[in-house]
Parts: sequence; structure tokens; C-alpha cells
Amino acid sequence: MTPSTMREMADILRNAGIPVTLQRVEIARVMLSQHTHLSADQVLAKVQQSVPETSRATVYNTLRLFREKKLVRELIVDPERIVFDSNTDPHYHLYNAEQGTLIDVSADELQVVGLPDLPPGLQLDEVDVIIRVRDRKP
Amino acid sequence: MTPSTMREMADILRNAGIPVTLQRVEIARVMLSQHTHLSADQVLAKVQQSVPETSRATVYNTLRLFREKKLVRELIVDPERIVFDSNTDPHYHLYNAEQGTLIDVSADELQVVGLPDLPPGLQLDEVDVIIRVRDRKP
DNA sequence: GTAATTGCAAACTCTTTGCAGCATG
DNA sequence: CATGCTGCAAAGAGTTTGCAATTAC
Repeated sequence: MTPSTMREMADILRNAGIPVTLQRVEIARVMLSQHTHLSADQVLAKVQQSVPETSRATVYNTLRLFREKKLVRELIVDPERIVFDSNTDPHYHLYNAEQGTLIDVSADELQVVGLPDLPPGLQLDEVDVIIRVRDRKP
Repeated sequence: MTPSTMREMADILRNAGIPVTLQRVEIARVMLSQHTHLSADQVLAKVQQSVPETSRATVYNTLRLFREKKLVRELIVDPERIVFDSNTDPHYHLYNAEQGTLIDVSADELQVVGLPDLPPGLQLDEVDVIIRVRDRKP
């Protein structure tokens, strides 16, 4: 990690009100230095490449913390695992279950029209759109 | 189960090419006699009210079979459990995670516009829309 | 010194699987 | 008789939790 990345990640954490630790900076580097879609185990594997003294529990704890602070979103697209998305702008997803690939679709291209009125006492949280595709079988 | 329901469920199974058994008729009654959203465990609990000699494995096997035969859809809305939906018409969902309630939104009311062109070699499987709501906190 | 953070291992939940017995055609 | 369906129990995967040791303020 370059010094500037280190500093950038630490700043993101502080701005979010998260006390800075080595493991959190490292998890931030993996998740937040570019847009990605990663499962908790994928994050663990990447973090352990640079900081082997990182436990699975810390990764789960930290990802939950990041989610609460809105640094990442949880995507529920596959029953096997939760995917964490570091793109927090409004957007949708194209998912290929066979390959496990997940691609962002900007909210500029794709829109949802005709959202129903919500029953009173409810407020909109978010709208997920998942375009599920598969390999064309000839 | 009235005799007519019994017969109706057996017909649905036969039409789908599924050999008729007591457990399958019972699971069909729970899932298919009206539109519902149920987890495997909820189906198990309901089926066991009338046919206690029904195992968890059979419920999972049968729900998978129903899915392959397009009698039900699998909904991935909550990381805790898979929900099976007996409404196989095109439609979307409004989900309240706190209450666990899931409501159908017809494809007549709500539409997705601007679906991206798919990369060659891919075909569209389905488009899921989940409107996530929560209780309004005053 | 008090509180927060971490690692380890165990626990937990949902789902799948292996296998023996039973039923079915 | 051969196939396939069922129940039971165990296995498996992902996630959470309890707790003691360490670190930080």
C-alpha cells in the first residue's frame, strides 16, 4: 500500500467516524480503493495477503461496521454468500450465477417506473434490480 | 384437504410430469393452492400439521423439483433463507425485512426501462426487482 | 485504568447429501 | 424386480458469538 493510499483510507475511516486500526485500513484498501463486489471470504483472502494476522471474525465485524456507516452495501443476489459492494451510488446489477460475475448498471441507463405508493407507516429503503443472465446454450 | 383440492393438486403434479405422492400433494397444497411466499421451514411446519411423517429432506427435495418444473420461483431477498414464491407470473416484490413481509407488485404497475444490451453469448434469465421498505421511525 | 479491538474456536442456521428401508409400477 | 421416494442423521458452508488477550486512549 502506498503511503498516499494508507492516508486516504485512514481519512475515509475517520470521516465515517470509525476508529482507525491496521486491519480496518487494510480491509478498506481491499474494498474501498476501487469499486468491487467481494464476499467476506474473498476480502479475508485478499487482506491476509498483506496482513496475515487478520481473522475471519474481524473481517465480518469490519464489513458490518462499514455497512452501518454506509461505506459499502450488502447485495443479496446469491443464496450462497453475501456480496459487499463498494459502489454506494444508486445503481443496479447484472448477475451471471454460473460465472459468479456481477456487473454494475448505472441508474442513468436503467430506470424503474411505477413504484407503488407505500402503505402508511412505511418508508422506502432502497430498490434493488438484479438482471439475471446465463450463458447461451446453443 | 377437500377431495377436490386433492384432485386439483394431483393434476398439477401430473401435468408438470411429477409422479404423485402423498408428501408432494401435501406440499403442493401448501404452496400452490394460493399465491404465497414461504421458506422451506415454513412449508415443513405447515405440511407436518396434516402429514407429520414428512421430513425436512423431502420438503427441500420437493421444492427443488417444483422449481425445476417451474411450479414455484426461488426468491433471494434475505440472506437468512430462501423464499419460494408460487406466483409464477412476471411480477416484482416489496419487502419489509423487519416484519418479514413480502408483497407482490404486478408487472403492470411497475416496469423496468432501459435494460442494457447483453454481451454476446449471454441470454436474459429474469429481472428481479425488490422494493425494500422499513417501518417509519418517528 | 477503562473501553475497544482482535483472534480463536465453537456455535448456529440453512441447506444438501449418503444411505438404508419402503413403496410403486 | 427395478426404480425411485422417503426419513434420518450427519455433513457442509457461511455467518455469528463468547471470551480471553492485547491494544489504545
